[in-house]
Amino acid sequence: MSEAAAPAGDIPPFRYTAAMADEIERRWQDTWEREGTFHAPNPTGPLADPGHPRAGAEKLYVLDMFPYPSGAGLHVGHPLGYIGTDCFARYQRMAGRNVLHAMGFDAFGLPAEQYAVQTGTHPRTTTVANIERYKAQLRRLGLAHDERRSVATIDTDFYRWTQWIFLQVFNSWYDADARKARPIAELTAEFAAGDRPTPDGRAWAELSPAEQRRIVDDHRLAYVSQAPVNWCPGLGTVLANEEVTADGRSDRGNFPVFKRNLKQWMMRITAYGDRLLDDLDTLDWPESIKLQQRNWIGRSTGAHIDFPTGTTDSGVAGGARIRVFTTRPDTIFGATYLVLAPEHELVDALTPAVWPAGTRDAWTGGHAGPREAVEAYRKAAAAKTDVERQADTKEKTGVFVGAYATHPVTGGQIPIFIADYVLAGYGTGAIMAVPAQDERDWAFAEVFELPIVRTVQPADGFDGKAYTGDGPAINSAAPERGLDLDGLGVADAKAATIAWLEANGHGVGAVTWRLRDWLFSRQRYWGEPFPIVYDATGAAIALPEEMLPVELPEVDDFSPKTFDPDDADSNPETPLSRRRDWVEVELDLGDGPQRYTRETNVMPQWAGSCWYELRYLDPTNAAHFVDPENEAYWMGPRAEGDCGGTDLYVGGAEHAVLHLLYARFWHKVLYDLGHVSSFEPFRKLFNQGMIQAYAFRDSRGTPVPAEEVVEVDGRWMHGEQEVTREYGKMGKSLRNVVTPDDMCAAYGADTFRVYEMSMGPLEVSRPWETRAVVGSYRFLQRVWRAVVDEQTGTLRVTDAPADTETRRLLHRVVDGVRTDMEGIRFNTAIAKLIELTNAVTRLEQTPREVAEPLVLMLAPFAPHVAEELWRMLGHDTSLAYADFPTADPALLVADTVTYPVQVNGKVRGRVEVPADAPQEAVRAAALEAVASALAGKEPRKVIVVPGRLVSVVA
RNA sequence: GCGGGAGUGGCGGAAUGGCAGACGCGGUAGGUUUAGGUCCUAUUGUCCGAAAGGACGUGGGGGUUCAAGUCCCCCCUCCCGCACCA
Repeated sequence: MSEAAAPAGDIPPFRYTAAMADEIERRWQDTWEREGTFHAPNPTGPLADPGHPRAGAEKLYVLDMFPYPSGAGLHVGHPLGYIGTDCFARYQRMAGRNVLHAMGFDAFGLPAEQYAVQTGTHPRTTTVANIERYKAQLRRLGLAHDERRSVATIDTDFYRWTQWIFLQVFNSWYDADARKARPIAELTAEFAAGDRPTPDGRAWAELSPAEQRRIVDDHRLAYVSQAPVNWCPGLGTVLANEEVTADGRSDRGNFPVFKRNLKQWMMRITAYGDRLLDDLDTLDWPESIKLQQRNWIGRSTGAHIDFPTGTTDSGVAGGARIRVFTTRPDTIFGATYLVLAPEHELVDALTPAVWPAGTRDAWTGGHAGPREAVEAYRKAAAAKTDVERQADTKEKTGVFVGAYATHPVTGGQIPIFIADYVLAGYGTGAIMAVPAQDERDWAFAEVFELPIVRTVQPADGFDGKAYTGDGPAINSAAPERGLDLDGLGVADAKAATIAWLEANGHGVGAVTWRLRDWLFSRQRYWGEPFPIVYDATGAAIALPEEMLPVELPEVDDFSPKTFDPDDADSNPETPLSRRRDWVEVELDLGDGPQRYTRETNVMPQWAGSCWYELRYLDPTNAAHFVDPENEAYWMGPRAEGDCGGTDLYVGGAEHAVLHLLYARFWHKVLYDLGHVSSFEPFRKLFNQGMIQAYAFRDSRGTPVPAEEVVEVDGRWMHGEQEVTREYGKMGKSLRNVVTPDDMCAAYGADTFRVYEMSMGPLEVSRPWETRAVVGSYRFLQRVWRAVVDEQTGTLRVTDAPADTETRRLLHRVVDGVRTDMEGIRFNTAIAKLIELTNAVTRLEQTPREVAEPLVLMLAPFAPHVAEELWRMLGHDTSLAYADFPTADPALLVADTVTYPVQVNGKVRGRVEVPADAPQEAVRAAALEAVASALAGKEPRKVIVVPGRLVSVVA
């Protein structure tokens, strides 16, 4: 790849080479920085600039998912999205909009910390160095960012506001009636005024301060809970549900994760389940991402139904009630047994000492008594890993607990089972089984010979087992009990059943969620400290705003305590707890100096990315995290009911339920509290594709450097050795990494940018092919040559008007490129520019009326060479704010049209007619053109598609 | 299993139901050059044909239509997500 860079002796002195590109690019990057070319004016504050050419113009906020500055640096896949947003932003700026585009760094978190641990240096040292390296790499690409707005989550100026937002969350509660968060002080006031009953009904004033605090704390959106959490000894920290894969391992590092009952900080994201789900409809996001969020949130609407139980020696006086959750209350007449999760809390109480009379052998699991059977089943279920459980989904297992429940409508006795196909963590951990309308229940009923009663009439021709479709209810009448569903459709039957349950005290309509509260604390060092201290009673107390930021202290040993990855019984230990002098602190929080203990957990890596897009808007504001006027301008709703948010957000699809869900949650809290005017952070989301690469292995399976492999007669050769080819991510270990630095050295940043944008639609993943980059290089050389004489360096541009054909082509291209740019179809936009360039290349001299628009249209993709040519064309200011060319509609319609003429669907001739020729004339000319193909036959039908073609049916 | 997306030349990819393969890579031929490379020109879906031209072609099979890569039905393959969520 170095041959393109090495100037051979006979290369013309003014040819566009990699060396020249390098000189041009660095010079323009310096110019842009010196002149602050890409500074976007704010409406107010230090970044306001009323004299700016775009001050007060229609705004556009373009955002990239900001990077983790990893130690490995960038490969050619990383900047794909950044180049895409840059091309879009540059186009929109030229099209007249005030464009905000900035780049920051997500620098707290595990990877940065792990890299630091590996290299034995402080995470801040390595992270800052990595950020500098990223910045240099990105600068080399000529990205038009407003560098004044760059932030890093590790800056105290930044994380002081992350902590401030945490305090907003902590000091809020969710008012379910108002469907919004409100300040916690308003809750306390309602309790004190008696407007809101306390949990046990006593007057607020009668409660001790500790009791009052407990009640208030139970309402906070950020709270401490003692609950089963995901403990990952291999990482030495707990993890959120979103960070644990389906097979029970850590998303990062792939370590085993165990359920441990630990005290941890949680965020009450479940309070926002409805809005997080419903507001997806307002977003312009890829359907697949919306679907992933819908699935993750997992709202199920149905009912809780109570089934009374009475066992002889269960110890439950008068019998307990088993509360089940179902989405199909309409099928209650088909409920022929109950199933509890093996871990369900009532199982022990329900299980008698001996099998009741008439217990079938199949139900006992071969055990002499129900207690042995239950214990054996639980043991077997607990021993199974999640993976094994999933593998066993076909064969249903379970055991009868030896007790019966009373059907709330029919009064019949139905057996109670435990089975691992019912999950303890979902709904109530208990179901009513309706085999006729549920495939899982049907499968279980087959194994255990349980009755199956159809209560929905299957559609005609249905020959399956369980029927889950819609249809009229059957076998569903108990007039003596006041419930008759027969004939009702599913929806009506559900409503009728819920009404009956509620009226008769047997249940209540209910909604359950798959979404759990967000586990927010991590036992790591490299994160934002909590602005929380504990008093002598152990109560968590928010530090006042003026004590922010709580700076991350230095520690001798920043590495987390990690454990044997399989040691489920290990206990987390926070690195910050080692700094006792930091942990123990004397503060005056209003009632005199007192001793407090600091929270030693840190926030998860997601905290900073939950709101960084807001800080770009007003990065220097010391009084607010963002000035409301600036937020309203850049992100506010455009119309009544509009969600607001960034106008374009580009990033990978892998954050579907992590960052994108958490950020929406925080944004909604800030919205409820009146700090922002938009109720969604990202209006339009675009997932860029992944650039992958081929890797090659020799006969021993060892990867060989991909750049040294050549194709010979369809075989892949590394020297004399044949190697095998595979396709996947770029990585050091596969020896197939290509970096932007390589490409900039060999061809220049502009060529690299054009290549990445032209290789396919931005959203599509594609293989990297270094040898194809030369095509973009040649393209830029042809543009250069169209403007500059390679031998003399003088202009080849003429002021004489272009010929009509060239002028029409220009305007067609202008029109097409504008449409493509608006639609983020850069590959086809570049193809059109190449066509135009190839057309002018053939001309003796390039008309200025073509050269100038060509250079302007090229500018979003190849900004440096475009600026250089623009200057050579006689302009003394940057083209960043030049008007993007506009097509003359009159030149888009041709004088004449050439119609292909089809006979029976095949093109048999062509006819050129005036564009305004009447259809009759087109028809006549067409028939004449294909007269020989018709061989004198009279056409049965002639279809003239204006401007398109003529179709003759013979 | 369920849901989503996608199958077009040797490769990446273009095509409001209207001439399939824009544009680029690669290949072939020629020009420039001492040579190679660069650069330029032409050509490049497959098959038949000397050519003119013709036939066939968008994963497979049916259908709608004057006309289907595009719309409808069935099937196959690949990728992604979820995975007993009641």
